[in-house]
Amino acid sequence: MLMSPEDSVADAAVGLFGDPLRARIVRLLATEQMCTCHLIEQTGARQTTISHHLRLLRRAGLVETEPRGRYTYYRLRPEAIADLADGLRDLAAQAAEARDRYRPC
Amino acid sequence: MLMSPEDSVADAAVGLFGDPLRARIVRLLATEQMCTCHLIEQTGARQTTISHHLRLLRRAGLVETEPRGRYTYYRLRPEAIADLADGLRDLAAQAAEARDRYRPC
DNA sequence: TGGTGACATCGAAACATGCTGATGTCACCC
DNA sequence: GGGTGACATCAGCATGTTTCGATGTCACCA
Repeated sequence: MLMSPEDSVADAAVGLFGDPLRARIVRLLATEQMCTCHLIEQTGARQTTISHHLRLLRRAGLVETEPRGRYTYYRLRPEAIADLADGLRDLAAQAAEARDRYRPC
Repeated sequence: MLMSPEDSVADAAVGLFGDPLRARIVRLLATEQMCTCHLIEQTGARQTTISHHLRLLRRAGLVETEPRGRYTYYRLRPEAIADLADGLRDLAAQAAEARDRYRPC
């Protein structure tokens, strides 16, 4: 099995969905792009907290920013999410094939 | 922060991919089913550590067990992983649609 | 039936992560 | 130019997670 470095990057990116607030942010951004203040009022979280999660999502490449005047708009990068989905689909296919294969002890 | 139950379950499950050792275990199980001892020798991790991660994966429904004599075989549940992949694919589609929609401040 | 080997469970310690208040930067408007 | 509001960064803490050694259970075999 191939374990290229990108795989671990992908895993870390998928892992980001694990936090409830981050998952909430992703879902909100999936409906329309928003600036930080919208995310704050939608989630009720503090500004610094939102900003922190957005940084993680940005670093993982799941989200991109567009500064617009004094506001900063955030939107999801559908390609990145589609990549993760593809990775998981491949994994599922591989797992389905491996179901009946087993290694004796 | 309210989230529908299904959402949090799926997110938590995807989140499990975040840990490197767990991701490694999942990848190994994607090639063939294995008992704990195989996973131990492949990863170099301790038996208790492996056992702990397998429990998390099992609780999330990503993995199922089959006790066979004194060994316990583990295998992935391809349907579960395919479900996650589908969820991500839908999210990507939704995000693609939302790209040009934005909420003025 | 007693020994051994596979696996699960249980704290405790090490470690990572999320949240917060304080503070910095920068665009905008008076 | 000074005030304000949007957002980023930082350092500390609180909390959760990973890992570990010790221990328990259970199947197998001599």
